[in-house]
Amino acid sequence: MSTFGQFCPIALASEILTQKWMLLIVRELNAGSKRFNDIRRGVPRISATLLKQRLDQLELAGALIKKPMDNGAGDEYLLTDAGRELKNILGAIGEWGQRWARDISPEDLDPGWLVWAMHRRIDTSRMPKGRTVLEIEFTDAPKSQRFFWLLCHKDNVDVCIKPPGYDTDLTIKTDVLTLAKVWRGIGELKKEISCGHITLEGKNDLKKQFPNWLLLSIFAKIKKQK
Amino acid sequence: MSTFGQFCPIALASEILTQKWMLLIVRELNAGSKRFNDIRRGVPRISATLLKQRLDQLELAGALIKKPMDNGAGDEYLLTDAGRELKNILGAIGEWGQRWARDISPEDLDPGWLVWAMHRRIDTSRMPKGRTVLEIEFTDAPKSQRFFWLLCHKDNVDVCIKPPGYDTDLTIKTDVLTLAKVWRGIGELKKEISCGHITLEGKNDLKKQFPNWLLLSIFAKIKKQK
DNA sequence: CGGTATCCCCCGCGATACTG
DNA sequence: CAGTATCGCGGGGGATACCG
Repeated sequence: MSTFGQFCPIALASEILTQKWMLLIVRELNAGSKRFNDIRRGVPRISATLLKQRLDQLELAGALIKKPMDNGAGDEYLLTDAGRELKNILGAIGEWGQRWARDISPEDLDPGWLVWAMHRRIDTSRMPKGRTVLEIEFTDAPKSQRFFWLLCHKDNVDVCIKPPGYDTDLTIKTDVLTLAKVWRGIGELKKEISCGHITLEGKNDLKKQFPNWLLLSIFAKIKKQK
Repeated sequence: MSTFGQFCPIALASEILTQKWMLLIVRELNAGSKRFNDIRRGVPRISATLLKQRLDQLELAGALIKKPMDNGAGDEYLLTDAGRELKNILGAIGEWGQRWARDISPEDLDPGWLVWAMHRRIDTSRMPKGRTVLEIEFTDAPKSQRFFWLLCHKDNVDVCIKPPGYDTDLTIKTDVLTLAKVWRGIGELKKEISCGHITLEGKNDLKKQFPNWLLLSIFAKIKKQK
């Protein structure tokens, strides 16, 4: 990337961090993704070529290390101390974005991304023992992005884009924007349920506990300004 | 700028903040610059065209407002609440850069920028009463970037690139890298003076007090890692 | 799954010149 | 001083196809 002709630490850090997609990749890594395609699910619009480039740049900058998988299938990408400390920057930017960034526009509404984000923020300890299958239907999404399933088992949550082969325990039906706003903390979950923008079908205890085990975005509690 | 197809607050903030030069402009504004050419002195390698564009984008994003000068000479650029809150991001990035960014390279060594940075970080209250004229000579810089003067009067410090017409009270003579490292907190001022990489000529009390009124970068106390 | 390799387009940006 | 106008290029990155 371009340089700025300054030895200011902000300028030097900017060389790496302000490249396109970089902060979102770092966000995924800090959220726990280690595999190439896991990162891609959190940054779906990036091309494979560019993602690889960015990961190499992060390695060169000392923020992560590649570790070959035992089975030979690609690498594992692990943050270094330097990479983990980027969390402070993500926190500051996320907080500012939550308070001051522009409103959500239709082009931002990627249903798959929303589900991927949600799958990291489910408190499985508040769910019934055993497996729980959640089905999410986005009423305003095109067929290919309309249905998703979350398979919750122990403290693990998997995302499926096809019926997982188990019966659904709870179905969540909503348009994308409503759930997006709730996720961001701009909307209110209980209100959207009671006014029918989000409908729940399934086991009664799951329905009742839903607002308790869906944890929302880590920035949701920060109030949007203006 | 490009969008990312996500409504994540980090993604939305990135649209504005990761554009080229943007963070450095915000740094200048947060450091106190209000006029077009003051900002340019802190970001000397940006073109006027692009700087104007960036300022307009910041205004559109709600981070600053333009206020026409009374005398009609251009605008004053004033940060809004949103713009001032960007300081948190600058702090996090600067801290990370100080700890983990690459080493200083020769292309980063802009003498004029260094002097501009220094002029904001001089504790005039620890200087003698009345005017104090500092002359800085960069022994390894080309003629046009070799000499600078700092005019200190009351709590005001001005940068001159020509002899200001007053006698010099203290001359600081050094190569750029040495002073850059001291500024960043990577080198140590007193050590560089005692070993002759930085030489001082002038009034004795000014020489003695020099390390006390030169405040260094706000990140200087953060130790570089690795 | 985890990447490479190529092609090609567009537009971001630098450089320069000009203006009120 | 504080910009505006114009031009031209370089390469960043999107799209697509392919591979071990």
